[in-house]
Amino acid sequence: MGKTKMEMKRIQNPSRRQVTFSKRKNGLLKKAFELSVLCDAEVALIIFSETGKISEFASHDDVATILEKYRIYTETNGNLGSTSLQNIKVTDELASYFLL
Amino acid sequence: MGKTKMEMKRIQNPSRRQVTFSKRKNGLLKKAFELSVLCDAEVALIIFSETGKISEFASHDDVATILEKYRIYTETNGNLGSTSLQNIKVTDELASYFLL
DNA sequence: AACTATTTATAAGA
DNA sequence: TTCTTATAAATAGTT
Repeated sequence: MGKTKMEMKRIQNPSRRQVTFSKRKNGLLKKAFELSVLCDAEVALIIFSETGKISEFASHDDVATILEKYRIYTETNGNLGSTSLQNIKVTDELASYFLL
Repeated sequence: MGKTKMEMKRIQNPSRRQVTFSKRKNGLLKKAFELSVLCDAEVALIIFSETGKISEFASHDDVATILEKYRIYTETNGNLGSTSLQNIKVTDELASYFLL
């Protein structure tokens, strides 16, 4: 979204990259919040900037609690009949899914 | 975004809620992916649906690795000079920030 | 699952 | 960096 369509690759110019990071980070946090409210979903989001700063969002509990829940779910993967894990892998697989 | 502006509260109709969840979950995952690519940021996103299904996204490593990194960062909060923690709390605080 | 009218996010630029 | 503007993208309601 913006005045031009951007290539989906690392922004080379550092100051442009920083500006985009700041804008999109806020947008992502906002959308995580909205999903949790509208759909009553539990969402945890952690973002590390290039400089090592962490931004986080957690819907219901705090991040640590959700992470613990995540750990339990994944450790018992397959053992809880009603629980399935939809694991979306990154890079190649996701890229081919999203970039078209 | 859509034909009408939606109230930012839980969608009451279950089938509408499910449809919105599916659409927005995909949108959120896509944006998490884009942020990680464009800005070279490390991102972890975990979404629990109402029915207990997990969707996850992790940019560089797998989710577990990022969560471990998160744990280390938070445990040493303040000890690493260059690292600061921007903790965005949920509900009231975040709502007042985002809803206007 | 597709369509499309609208809203929202955001890339550039000031 | 904050504000504005033009445009791309996401998505709510509909089919």
